Amino acid sequence: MNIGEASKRSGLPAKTIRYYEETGLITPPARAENGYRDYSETDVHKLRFVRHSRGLGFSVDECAQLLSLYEDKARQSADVKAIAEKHLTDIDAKILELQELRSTLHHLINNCHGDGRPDCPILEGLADPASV
Amino acid sequence: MNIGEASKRSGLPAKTIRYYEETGLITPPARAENGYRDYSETDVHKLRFVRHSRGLGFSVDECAQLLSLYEDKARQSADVKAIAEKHLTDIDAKILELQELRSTLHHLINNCHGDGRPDCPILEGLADPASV
DNA sequence: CTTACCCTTCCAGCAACTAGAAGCTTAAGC
DNA sequence: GCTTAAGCTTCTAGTTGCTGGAAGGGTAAG
Repeated sequence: MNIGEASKRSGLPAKTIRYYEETGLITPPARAENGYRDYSETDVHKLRFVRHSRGLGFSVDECAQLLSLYEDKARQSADVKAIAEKHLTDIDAKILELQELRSTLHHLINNCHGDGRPDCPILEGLADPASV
Repeated sequence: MNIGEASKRSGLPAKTIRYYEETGLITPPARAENGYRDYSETDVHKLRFVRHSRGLGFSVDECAQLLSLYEDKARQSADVKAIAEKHLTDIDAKILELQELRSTLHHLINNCHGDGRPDCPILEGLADPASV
């Protein structure tokens, strides 16, 4: 099937599929007589696998590792779990960071009357956090 | 003062300061006879302001807006508050997204025994989320 | 006078795409 | 058969926010 069809079935934009091929994340598909890329069902499965992995926030690099484990029928599930767990702690760290940030910002916003007057605790807080 | 000193006092790497100047976020400082950038106290204040704003996750574009409000003594605090509140909802959306993602991933990890056997619910879930 | 560090500019690269240009092929409608 | 639209190809360049390095000149201390 052409790239457009593979795109529809995998849920990845055609541009992205070409990009993944170019960067080596996925192996180049067959080519038809006219030079068009020709995808198999298996190719589409892998594209979908990558889409879901990316959707869960795995980096393209991590996706490559997961994909190679996916293809390796003799893999150890512990290897997969290790990657996933590392990613989980990354996510946790990001959530925590955002929550702290959110709380600081929320605090600043709460102190700002937000009217036509120029004095603004948000700007003061950004200029000198110790002052707020 | 030279850029190195401004860097120390503002907490921003010298490279970053030059970058901010190049992209127009901050106005170019004076130049000494030898061609070196020459920063005033006011410049450093603004750099610090930018550092704190970026630290709270405002985009460089938002920082430019905040900075111009910071410099505008006739500003309305409501304008500042609007930017900050928009940013807050952005942060909330990101947190929510990460939490959902975290929960999906956590679920997959929990179902994986993580041993030497090859069968792995994580990979199955990535291949076909409906299956898990 | 050397050494070490500071400053200057410019060029390249990171992640992960996305947009657009120029030029094929192919399918549909008349 | 012809036109037109859509889909495919490759290539380059832009996005965000820096960061690193090279090549070269300035400056202060021993």
